[in-house]
Amino acid sequence: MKSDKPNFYEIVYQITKSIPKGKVTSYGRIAVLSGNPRAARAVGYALNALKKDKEQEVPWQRVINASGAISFKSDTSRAILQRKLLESEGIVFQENDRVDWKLFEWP
DNA sequence: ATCGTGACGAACG
DNA sequence: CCGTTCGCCACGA
Repeated sequence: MKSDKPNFYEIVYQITKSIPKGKVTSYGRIAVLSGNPRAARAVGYALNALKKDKEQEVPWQRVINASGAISFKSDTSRAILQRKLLESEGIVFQENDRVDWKLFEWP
């Protein structure tokens, strides 16, 4: 019998779901919590793999990069949506379009 | 097993 | 501050 060891993706989703409303975290942060401190890129890869039906249960918008900014290089519409969702949750973006970690960082 | 890819991150200039 | 470069990791072909 094989142990049901959860995939990296699943772990990432689980952690993302545990982010409380009104808070945000970074890819690197999730990487650390998942047990792979250097797998920040893989975290982004995992969230990108979210299907439309899945993104309703996983608050992907609460994950931003270490600079406190929305990371999308392309797919601008997605970035705008993310910012809108976060602002509706109470997250405040500063003049430089970044979030103040001291106020909203999780954990 | 090897290669290419990507919603990252830290270091440089 | 900004853009570039390099290193890391997981996944699919």
